[in-house]
Amino acid sequence: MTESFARILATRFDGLPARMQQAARWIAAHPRDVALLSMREQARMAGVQPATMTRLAQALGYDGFEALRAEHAAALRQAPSRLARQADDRLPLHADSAAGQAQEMLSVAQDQITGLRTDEMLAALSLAADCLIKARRIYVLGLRSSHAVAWHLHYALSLVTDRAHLLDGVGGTGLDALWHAGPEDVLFVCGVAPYTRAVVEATLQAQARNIQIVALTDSRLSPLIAAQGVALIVPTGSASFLHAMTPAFLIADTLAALVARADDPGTLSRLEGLDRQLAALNTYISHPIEV
Amino acid sequence: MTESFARILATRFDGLPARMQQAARWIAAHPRDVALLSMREQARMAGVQPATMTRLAQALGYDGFEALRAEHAAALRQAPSRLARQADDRLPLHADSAAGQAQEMLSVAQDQITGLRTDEMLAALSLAADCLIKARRIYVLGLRSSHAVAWHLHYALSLVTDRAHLLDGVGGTGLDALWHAGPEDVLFVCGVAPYTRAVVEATLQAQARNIQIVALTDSRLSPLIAAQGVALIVPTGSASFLHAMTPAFLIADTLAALVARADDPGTLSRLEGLDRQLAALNTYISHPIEV
DNA sequence: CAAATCACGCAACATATGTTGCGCACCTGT
DNA sequence: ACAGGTGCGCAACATATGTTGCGTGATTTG
Repeated sequence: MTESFARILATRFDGLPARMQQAARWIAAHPRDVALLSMREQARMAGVQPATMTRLAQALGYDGFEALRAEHAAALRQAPSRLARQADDRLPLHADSAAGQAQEMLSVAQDQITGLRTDEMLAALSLAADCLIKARRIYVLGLRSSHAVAWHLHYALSLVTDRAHLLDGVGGTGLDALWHAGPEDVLFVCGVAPYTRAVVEATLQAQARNIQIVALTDSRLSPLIAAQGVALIVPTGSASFLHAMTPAFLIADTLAALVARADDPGTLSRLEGLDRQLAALNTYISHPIEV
Repeated sequence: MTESFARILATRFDGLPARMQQAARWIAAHPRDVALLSMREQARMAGVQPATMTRLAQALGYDGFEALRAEHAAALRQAPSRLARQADDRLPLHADSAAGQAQEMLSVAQDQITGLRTDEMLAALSLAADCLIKARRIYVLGLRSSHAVAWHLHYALSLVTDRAHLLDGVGGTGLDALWHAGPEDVLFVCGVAPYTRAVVEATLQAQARNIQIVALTDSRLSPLIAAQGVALIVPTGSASFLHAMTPAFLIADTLAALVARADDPGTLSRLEGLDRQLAALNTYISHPIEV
């Protein structure tokens, strides 16, 4: 998105009609494609009529869509001049201010994420993905801090397969579903110190019944790791009062992608279609809600 | 000029007829414009007939000029990211292997996390934290991909305060709790494109009733952002089939920490004690569970 | 030196592009 | 309740695009 276009859009966006906002949002999200795709194609991807694109450009003061494209093309031409300012330019902030602590946390997270990209992790991820791909059913378990991670993995998996089952504790049941699991099934368990007792017990139980275990946890010595299971080890150190779960979250996300990619491509393209359909259905709000 | 195009051209250039060499020379000199200008225009600048361009592309093994342009467009699309990638110690893996995709995802996440540490983000975080700290009640909303983020924030907040309420849809209720909210309360909403309709509607509703809004979303143009609310913008681009939620997760985590740190230190130390106690109770499993 | 081949300008073609006019549906204000 | 206005889907428009067939002149080949 061109600097000037971004400014124009920011000031006028709220006053724009709904469909134009929809179109503008797409452009803002795909600035490169403005110059590289035909207008009609962009309109199709944004879920908008071709005419709307022209009208949007005009509403923003451009002569037409071609003028908008020209601007984006010019920006694209000199793109590589924007060099990576990678040299760590940590801002000089004190750790006792709010912004300081925030910066500290973001910085720590950055280091942790960087540290994830090891051969060992990649190998473990491949192994874990294989395990989930071949499983008859995938049980996903994680409570407390780890619940968000487990939930996310289950959600992602459930978009591409119906073999995933989340073992949450709603209503006091949840773990009971594990009773139907067997050696063809996999238990994905996420947990960090202090390990929740229920999770540890369920994992040991599953292990005893020869259910395969994929553990996402914080230490090689974690009680969740099974002898012949797969272990994904992530750091959890944090400047906060809680353990950092972002690395675990990222690994779960990556794992889901690996599993999805093994499904026949049909599934993925169908999903993409659904996504676009959802976008078209959900994004557009034609009028303010009455209250 | 694409890597592959350069190679092809190098081997075949000498055997090409004069006019085609002329055309090829121009392309080699203006690789960017291949995707940004029309073929006829390029022909004009190269001093060549339009037909020659098509024939050149075909002589080099392409289907037509469109194929050549597509290749250059693809190169242009990822140009800046490729630059950033060079300063990087990426292991030599193919993107079509599992480990390759995993590496790609981790690498993208790393870049995204790095990009979060801006002055703007830090300021917004401080603002958002202030908002949540002063609120009478904090309603937390996020569905689908964003649910894990919302859940995590609510969980973290609920460890330090009882003012947080999660608006999940279990049992079909959930959003109803918003009816008790007023201007002293804050709605924290997380959502990325395609925005879930229910979330957008609830947010607009809350906005109309002067409830303060803190939005964690993927674009400055997101429908979740309120005029006088706080906006936390995170990237969601991903090599996967799902949007990357790791940046959002990290920001939510950081926000929780900022809110927690504002509470009296007593709360935090008490919490630490509880944590240690839980750890002692839960970690150690003296004997395998009977099954 | 004739025949075959090739380069390439020209012009026509089908296509798809960006744009605009029309009309219906819906809101807004009097 | 009615007039005026607006959003926007639809369809047609003129245009410009990438491509291909044809013909002429040059170059090579036997």
